[in-house]
Amino acid sequence: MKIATFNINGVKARIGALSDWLAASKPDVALLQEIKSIDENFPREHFEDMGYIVETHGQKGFNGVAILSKIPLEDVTRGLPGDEDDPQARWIEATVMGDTPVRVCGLYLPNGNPVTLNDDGSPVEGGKYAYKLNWMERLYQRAQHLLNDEMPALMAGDYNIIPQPEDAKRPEAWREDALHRLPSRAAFRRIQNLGFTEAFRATTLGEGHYSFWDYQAGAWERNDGIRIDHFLLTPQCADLLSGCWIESEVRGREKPSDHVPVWVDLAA
DNA sequence: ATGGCCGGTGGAACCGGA
Repeated sequence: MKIATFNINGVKARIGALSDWLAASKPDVALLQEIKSIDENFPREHFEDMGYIVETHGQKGFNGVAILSKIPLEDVTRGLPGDEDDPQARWIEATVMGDTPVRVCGLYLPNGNPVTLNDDGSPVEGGKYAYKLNWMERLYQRAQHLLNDEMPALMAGDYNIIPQPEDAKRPEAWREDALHRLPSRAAFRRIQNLGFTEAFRATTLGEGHYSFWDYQAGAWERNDGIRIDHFLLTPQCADLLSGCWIESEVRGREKPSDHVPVWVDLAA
């Protein structure tokens, strides 16, 4: 079973490129972020006509996540638990009913910039960086529950986290950015340390592997990228892992997103 | 972070993104 995560940066703007990618690369399951659409405006029938089941969790203007699946889904839930008042659509999960059922969670983790800090270095309450860290604490809680369920499960999407300096072409430029500063990476590592496998680094070492290139300043042409789209697998899911790769060539196509798809292949 | 961006909103600039 091949599962891809892809921050599409707007379903309306990406309908052509996204459809071409689906038809050519044929994911069994696609976890989409930044659909930037309310559920009613998502082109559901278009993707159903391509053979996909469509589940969305959108909002007006920004954010929004979706699951496209050729395999039946069960128990779809929307929204990351832990804050009933959070209006931002950044989380959707479902069980993919293949030979081995797998719980898949699609996420769009907050960017967190600008970083605003109090004199003691703590994040300013109500600021974007505090929201990011609070969201990651909720993610930690959800991750613990997924582990306790002891079924194959994964959390995949745009984490807006550069896990290590080698995951950026110019790490010095990102050193104190919300995507890379130590508290951000520590929060990501804390979740991993519960027992999750970061699929890409389980299969590929070294520099030069990125999943995002800015639209500005010729970033793609200079391979000036960062790796911020990730798969975290529970132990039961990691046992099924047979491959993980980044489909970077998608970034060079017509009207691309600024992110590219990241894939896992599971023996499920 | 930057070389000169992109998408959405609403109907012009502005916000958000990374």
